[in-house]
This record gives sequence, C-alpha cells and structure tokens, in this order.
Amino acid sequence: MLLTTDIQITTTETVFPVQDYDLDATFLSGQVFGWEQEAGIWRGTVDARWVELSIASGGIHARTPSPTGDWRWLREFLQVDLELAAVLAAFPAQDQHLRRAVTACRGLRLLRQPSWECLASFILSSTKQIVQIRQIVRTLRERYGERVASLGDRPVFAFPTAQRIAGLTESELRACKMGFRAPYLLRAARRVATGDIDLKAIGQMDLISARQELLRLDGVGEKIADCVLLFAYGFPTAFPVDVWVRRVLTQYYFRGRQVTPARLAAFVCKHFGSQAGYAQQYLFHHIRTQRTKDSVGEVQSSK
DNA sequence: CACCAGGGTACCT
DNA sequence: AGGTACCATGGT
Repeated sequence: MLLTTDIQITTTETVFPVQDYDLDATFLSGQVFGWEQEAGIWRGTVDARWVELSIASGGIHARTPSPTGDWRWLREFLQVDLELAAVLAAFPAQDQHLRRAVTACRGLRLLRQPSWECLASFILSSTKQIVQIRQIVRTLRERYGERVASLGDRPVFAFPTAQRIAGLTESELRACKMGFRAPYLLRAARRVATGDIDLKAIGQMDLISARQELLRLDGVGEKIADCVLLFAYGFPTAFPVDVWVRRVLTQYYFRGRQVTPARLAAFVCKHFGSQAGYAQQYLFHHIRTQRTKDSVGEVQSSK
C-alpha cells in the first residue's frame, strides 16, 4: 500500500503526524541508552542510520544527513503508527496509581529498538545506574562502532555489531568499564555472530519461546529478557521487574509487604492485562521522576 | 564514606 | 523454591 508520507522520492526530512508523543519522556525513561538531547533536539542512530528528532507543529520532525526515500525504518523505531489511546484504554480503569503515572508522563512511548543493541545494552545494565549504562554504551560506540554520516560537527558511531564485539577480547571490553559484565557480553556476541542465537527468529516466536531462547544466554535472566522482549520485539505483556518496579509494586499493591517473585508475576498478569508492558514503563518513569513528592518519598525509602 | 544502581550466577538450605 | 555472597564501577 502507498502512504502519502512515503511517496516522496528522496528527502532528508519529514514530519510524522502523531500526537501525544513526548520525546523527552520516551528517550529518558530508561529503555534506550544511546541518544543525546540538546536544545530540544534528540540525536541518535537506528542501526547504521543517524537521525535527529524534534517536536514540530503537527508531529515529529525528522532530519537525516543523506536522502532517505523510505522512512519505514524510523516509523518502526518510533512506533508512530501505534494508537496510544487504545493502549491506555486497556489499562485497569480503577487503578489510581497507574492513572496518576499516565497523567504525569503523558506522551511516553515504547520504542521498537534494533534487537542486538537492545540485548547488549541490557546485558550491560545489571546493577548499573542509567547514567553509567549510557557512558559504557558511548565508549563502546566510540571505540568499536562504525562511523556513520551525521549532520553535526562531531563524529558519530553506530552501536558495534555482534560480529565486531565477538572479535574483541574480554580485557578490551573490561577497558570500557563494564566490569564483570564483559564475559557475558562477549559470549552473547559470539553466539549471535555464529547464529547459535538467532535474534531475527526470536521476533517470530511466541512470547514463551522467545523468552526461553533469550534465557539461554549467560548473563540474561528474567528481567533482562523481559526488557528485550518489550523494547526490541514489542511483546505487549513483557513486564521487566527491576528494583524500582518491585518497589513501586510492593508499595502500591501489597502495602509494602514482602512478595515472592512468582506471586508478583501472577499479580502483574492478572491486574495489568494485555498492555502490561506499557503500564510498567509508565510506573517506572513516574516513580523515577517524582523525587520530592509526598507519598512517593515513602516508596523510595522503603525496601 | 557508606550505600545503591533498570541483575545474574553459583551455592547453600 | 527461597535466601546470600559475589561480581566491577561510579553516582549520590
């Protein structure tokens, strides 16, 4: 089918007519680590393509350094065709905690990231603060990523491929300050490079099989698997539970009592429903951006 | 300077 | 199945 926005032959910019899309909330919500913001403009790469994004009247304005005849790669990444209202309508109607998070984070979206970069980034994420994950990813790009065309003054590098990382040594990776995660990343890169783990095939699987396949990787547990399932493959019920989400769930829905992981998973499945992954992202971003607000302080200080 | 960070594994009971 | 030490590094 032909969409009017895709008919242009070659152009370096376009506008996606989409409403309720907050670039700041989306790129700052801990789902992606390689993008930089300056004066309201977000810059980053999708695979080997560099792009800059800003909010314009009527939607998202995108610019690329060289003509892009077909913007499907960016539509896919940004998920501009997703109807956010339909997602929000699937949330439990009587959940006031979730409702408040949605109101506070209006326009927060889930991206659809390239799978290898997403997997690698979250292998690096364990017990790291988001700022540190960003730093490690930046170092990896600068040292081992392919240079890509950009519009700025400084050079830009793509996230290094699995093949590239597979050819590195553990000490070279440790030099990027990733610590004990280095052997995990190296082994994952090798298995992806050899095809032992087929990232493309995982996208065609059902949720259970895809999760099982990701869990075969050393250094990938349930939380990281769920991040990749949600942020790279778009499984709508994947629900990553990190320390923040665990904290917010136990505080809001279990009166601060200790809950076993199995019981928590059962609650999540029953309560949040078909768009649980989106609900998770709203709760996560909300709790992390509400520093000094009354009741939230209790959540932050509780274990 | 303790404590914590978008965890996972090995090893224990 | 559920607890715990440990892993490496830097922010707060």
